Amino acid sequence: MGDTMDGTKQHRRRGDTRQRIQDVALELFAEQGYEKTSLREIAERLEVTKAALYYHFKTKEEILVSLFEDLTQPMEELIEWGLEQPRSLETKQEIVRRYSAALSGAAPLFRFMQENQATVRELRIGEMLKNRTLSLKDILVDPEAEMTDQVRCVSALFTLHAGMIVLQDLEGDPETKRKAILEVAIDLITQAHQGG
Amino acid sequence: MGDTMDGTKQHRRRGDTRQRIQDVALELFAEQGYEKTSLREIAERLEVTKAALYYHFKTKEEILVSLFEDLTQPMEELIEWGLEQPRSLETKQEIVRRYSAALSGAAPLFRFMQENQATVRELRIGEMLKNRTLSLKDILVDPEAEMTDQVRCVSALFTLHAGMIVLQDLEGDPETKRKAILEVAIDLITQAHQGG
Amino acid sequence: MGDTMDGTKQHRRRGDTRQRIQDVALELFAEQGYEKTSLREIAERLEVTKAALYYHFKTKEEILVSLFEDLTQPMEELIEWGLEQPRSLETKQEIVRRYSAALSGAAPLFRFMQENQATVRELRIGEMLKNRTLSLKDILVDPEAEMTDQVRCVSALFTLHAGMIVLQDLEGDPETKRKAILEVAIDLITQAHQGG
Amino acid sequence: MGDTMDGTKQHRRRGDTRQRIQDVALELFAEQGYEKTSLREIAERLEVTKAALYYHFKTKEEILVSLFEDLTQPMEELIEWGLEQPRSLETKQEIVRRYSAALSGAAPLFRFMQENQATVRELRIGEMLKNRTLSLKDILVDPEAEMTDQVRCVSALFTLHAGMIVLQDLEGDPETKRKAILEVAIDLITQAHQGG
DNA sequence: TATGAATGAGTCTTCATTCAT
DNA sequence: TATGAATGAAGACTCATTCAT
Repeated sequence: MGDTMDGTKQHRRRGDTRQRIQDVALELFAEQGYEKTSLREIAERLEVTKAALYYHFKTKEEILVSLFEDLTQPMEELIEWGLEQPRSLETKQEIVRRYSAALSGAAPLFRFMQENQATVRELRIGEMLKNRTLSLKDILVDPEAEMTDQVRCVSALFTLHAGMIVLQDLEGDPETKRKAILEVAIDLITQAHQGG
Repeated sequence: MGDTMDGTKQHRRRGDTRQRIQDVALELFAEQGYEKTSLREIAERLEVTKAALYYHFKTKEEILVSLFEDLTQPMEELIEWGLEQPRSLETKQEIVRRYSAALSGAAPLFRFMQENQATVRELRIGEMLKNRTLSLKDILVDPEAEMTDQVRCVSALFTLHAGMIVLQDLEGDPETKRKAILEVAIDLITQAHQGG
Repeated sequence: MGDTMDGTKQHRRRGDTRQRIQDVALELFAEQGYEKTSLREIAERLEVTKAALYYHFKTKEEILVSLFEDLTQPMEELIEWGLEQPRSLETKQEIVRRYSAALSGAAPLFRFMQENQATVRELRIGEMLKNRTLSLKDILVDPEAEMTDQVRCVSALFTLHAGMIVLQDLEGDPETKRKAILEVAIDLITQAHQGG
Repeated sequence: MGDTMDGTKQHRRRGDTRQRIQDVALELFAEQGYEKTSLREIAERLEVTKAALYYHFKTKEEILVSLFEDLTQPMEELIEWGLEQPRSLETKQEIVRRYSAALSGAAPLFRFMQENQATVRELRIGEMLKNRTLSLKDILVDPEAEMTDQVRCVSALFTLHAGMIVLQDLEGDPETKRKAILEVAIDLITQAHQGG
């Protein structure tokens, strides 16, 4: 019956509730998935009622959208920059380098999106993500190139993404791993550009 | 309204209900995800009541487990075979080739698992999948090798997986694409084996 | 948490649940209005869980629609009959007589609709009701007649409706009242037909 | 999202907020009904926060009460006047005439009350309205008269009320219709008085 | 004269599951 | 080999109201 709350939560931290909701939501979404994370759970962790969430966000989906918008801005800018550059090998390499950095900056969100593709596809961020991805493909992949080279470019992107998630399981120093991943990706892009 | 069933569905296909449930379930799981697919929906498509599903499977999860077991048997055998072979380049290349074929044979299931990782992780098939993946990594990845080469091997696997799903979007003949993907994967494995 | 049910409700009355839901729903809708009647309330009165209601009806609105369809069938038939008759005074008088009877047969439902017009208008039965009403007007009201006479016809209908509800408050024997109401309505129709 | 207020609403109309709340509330109540109109909606239309409404009115119901009191004052006075007059035909006719005018002056409110009877009945204005109605009946209806004539009187009142709402649908000039309605009502009263 | 932030109760609805027949 | 009927738990969301500032 209702959200009971014992009085023990002093007026601590006011004004930052919106941010705290985002933090907890991202944590839980990444951990358990979007559908399995209920607003009740988020609210409980914040020691706040569900209704409070609705004061800050219109819907559950809106929480996710806000995370996406806040955390992928660097990527958005990167893509805009990339679209204006010449399609040279240097540009592509630079894009891959910066993309790798941008990914690291929003790792939990991307992990979430990787692991919840079926869900994401049905949500508003699905469309946003798709557009970004297509732009990126436009920049990196030359539609005139041999199929093998096209595959190499896409594979480079996937290596970066996978790197953030699965390759964590490999033993070794994280920074070493990040560099190795980047190197393989740049390698693939370079091979592709040189025409096999 | 209840599980209403109008009498119009002839006694078609006696005894194959279990199979039909699996077919429809896989279709819907792949299309919408596991959580968003309800047993009601599956039952409705089959023109059967929900309770009928429970005659054939103990739980919703069991339907998924049965799909996994039925469809990934070739992979299971492939891995068993691989574990007995010497860790030579030829073996690795052969594994990649056969793995690619096995993937194609169970594409919808793997698409489902790729797109529902968060969900899969929490289910029984999560553990099964993880074990298989680790075995595969053991076969392909040499823990003594340079990090870049380790990354290349994992990247090869991811290229195959991604190939099934994302690369569909690239223009071109499917068979050409499949070969290109396989080529890139084998290339990566080969480079890795040769030590960068 | 959930709908708790103590075991004390034997397997009494099976098969008639759908009917019982309709009965209780109509009673409560008429008593308190549609919006103020919650499914929880209906379920509690029936000593059943809310989910059971959903086994028999797809939505709350569907319960109302089913009541409307079941209870206004006589009216539907009356209107169909009326549309085929000549627009004579006798026809009109007969319609009014039969309409009065049909109203009595579904009094609680009409009382409900009268008192919840704002709600009804937004629901599916709003449209149904509107259509019936327009047909009835077509039968009774001659668009060529003087405005006063048109008003008399509509007023006759309203007298019948109001009769069911408000006039209950007048003292006197119910049957006497019903006859008086009918007489006034027929009077109005007759005056209208004679051209003032 | 919270009650967000962008700064763009100039200091327009100081001090008339209370009035503006009433206006918007009446508009929405009449359009959608009382229950379906939320304070959030009213506040949003006024570009004010919900809390602001509570500065001016203690509860949602109070808004309605205030509308009732403000808009039905002429009727209140009419009834007081009527109670002091002799129960002559002339008085009754005059009452009907003035009542018709008073109704026109507060049409939206009466439309609201007509269409939300179920709701109104449970609210404070239910009682107020009932008292007024009974007084009016006392003036117009002679309890000694024949039942048919009593019905005629009540029917006259209902004709006026219905006139405001349903008869709008009839084609024709509004003023012509208003006069026709009044004529029919006065006719009914007159017939009733002359003893059927 | 208002706002920002929050609450508690309640809404309709959906789901996986059970069991007697 | 199924169905009809139901349950218990939980879901997202909305509402009127409050109160410190």
